[in-house]
Amino acid sequence: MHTEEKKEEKSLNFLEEIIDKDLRSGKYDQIVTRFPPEPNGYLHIGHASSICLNFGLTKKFPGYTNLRFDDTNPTTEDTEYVESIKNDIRWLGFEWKNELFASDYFDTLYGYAIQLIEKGLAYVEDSSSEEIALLKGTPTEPGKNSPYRDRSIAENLALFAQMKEGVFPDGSKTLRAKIDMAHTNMLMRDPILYRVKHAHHHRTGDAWCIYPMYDFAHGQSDSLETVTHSLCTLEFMPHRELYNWLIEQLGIYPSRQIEFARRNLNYTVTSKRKLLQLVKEGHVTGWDDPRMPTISGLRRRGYTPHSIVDFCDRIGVARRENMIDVGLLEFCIREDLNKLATRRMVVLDPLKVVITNFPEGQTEWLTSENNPEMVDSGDRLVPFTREIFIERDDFMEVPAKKYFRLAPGKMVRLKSAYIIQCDDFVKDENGEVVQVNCSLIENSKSGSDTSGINVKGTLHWVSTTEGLPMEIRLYDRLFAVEDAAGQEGDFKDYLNPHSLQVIEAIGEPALKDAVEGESFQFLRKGYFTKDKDSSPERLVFNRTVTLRDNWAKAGK
RNA sequence: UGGCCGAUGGUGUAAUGGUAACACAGGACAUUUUGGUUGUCUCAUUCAGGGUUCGAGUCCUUGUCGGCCAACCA
Repeated sequence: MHTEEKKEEKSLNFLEEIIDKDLRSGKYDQIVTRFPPEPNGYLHIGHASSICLNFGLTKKFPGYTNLRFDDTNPTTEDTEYVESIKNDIRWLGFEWKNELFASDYFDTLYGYAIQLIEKGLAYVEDSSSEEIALLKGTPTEPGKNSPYRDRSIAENLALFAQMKEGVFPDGSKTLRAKIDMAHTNMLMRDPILYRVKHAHHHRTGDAWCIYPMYDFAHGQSDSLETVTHSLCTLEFMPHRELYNWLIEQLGIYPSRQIEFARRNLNYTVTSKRKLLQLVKEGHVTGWDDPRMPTISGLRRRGYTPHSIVDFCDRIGVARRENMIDVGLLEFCIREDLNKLATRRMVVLDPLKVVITNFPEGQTEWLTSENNPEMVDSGDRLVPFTREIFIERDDFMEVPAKKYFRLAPGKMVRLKSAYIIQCDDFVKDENGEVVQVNCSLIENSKSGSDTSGINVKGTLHWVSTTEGLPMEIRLYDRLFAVEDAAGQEGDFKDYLNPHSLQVIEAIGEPALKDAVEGESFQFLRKGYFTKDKDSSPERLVFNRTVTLRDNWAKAGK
């Protein structure tokens, strides 16, 4: 109750305001929205935002949301995509009321077309697409009427029936609405309603050889489903006039189209065409490559549904062009995983440390908490031995100012273990440090420290003998520039060549029980999730995101 | 040269004619057995001109800048 009151206080976005007004005025008792993907690709973060909008609205207001596949172009669509889309929506945590397909309405749509012909509002066009384009004019010049525009109703009816029967080859005829070739809105210049396409459809098979265009399917489907508020992106704005015209001429349920600005994320692309290209040309390993902004890619990268929904919530919705900083997405996943992720120690770039006063061949099992943010998460045991690995950059021969890690003569705490002091180190012939010799401080064991020594730095570490080798995939942004799609030339020229770095690391043994998709915080390093490429013999982890790192930032 | 839409800190989003705010990012300090987390503080905003009004980010107008529109794609 209290939280509801609070929610009401939060200001409504422009869509919620429209709906709120429609509900208050009594125009509707409940609202109906729909999420209308075309099954020709995988869903990406932009779709997630649309999903959150459509489903979120009917969570907030009375009503429901349908899932409708806009499958009017059989040559690009496939059931593979239908399944992935449904899977992704469910994974995000949403459930649709009805599962529908524009192809369910092909018969009805055909009937609507005949109605239009009978009212003298549609005609069969014989011109080629080039000829049609030529007569269409330009945004600044009016078009000219087609020579076929004034065919009789009877002739149009007969021709359209023949189109359906398969008499004509692809591209030879179309059905066009008869509106106004001089209209300032190009879409009103006798738009094409139906085209001939002898193609196999993923659901209707070979039943049809004519297929409706978007403009003659989308709005009609909305109407048939009594969608009250049909949300779409800004580029469909010019379509609204046609959307409304068709509803009026057909005398069908008046759904209302409302446009919002699509959300753009920097350092990536969110265009199905471009994403498909990256997949097909092998720039990534697939639609679910963890560098992809697809839902499946984000999932494999280790993003949680909650973090994505939270992100969509935070970015809001408006009608202006935008470029959202991927840093916000990263904030959302860090915030979520900080509370949830089990802590483990993994050394990514190992440097050997010998604890000279710890007996050889001995293993001491130390207790370490699984998650300090979660009281009930318990502990696990971590093996401590004479030889351990620490991160190479946790040791400096000549320490920088304000560096409080290991350096000659300096002391640090080994997480959940002892305080050690660096006595000396060994270099190889190239002058590279290959071993650090330390001694542990008596009575400094974690949890029972009576040494009285206070150290500034705490390092993560892994036993050289008990540690688990593993593959780690470090991901970085897919593109080197914020807006690859907006650059000169091919967007692929701006791919970040360092978007994936595969390394060999060593982690604590408790990690062998990790489950696919389980998220961990590797102490001081970031959040990681076990990849599906793992096998019983070989662990593979994906880095979801690094931890915030003020030290690294200060170094810049 | 046409039509439609938009413009608020670095980014995103509020303020519904009445004190320009929230989050992220940035900076500082404190806490911390993760240089994480957490807490406190801080920097920074109405595209420009004109008009209406007691009062304009908001309404009107002109301009500037940006986006979209000439696929048998959606």
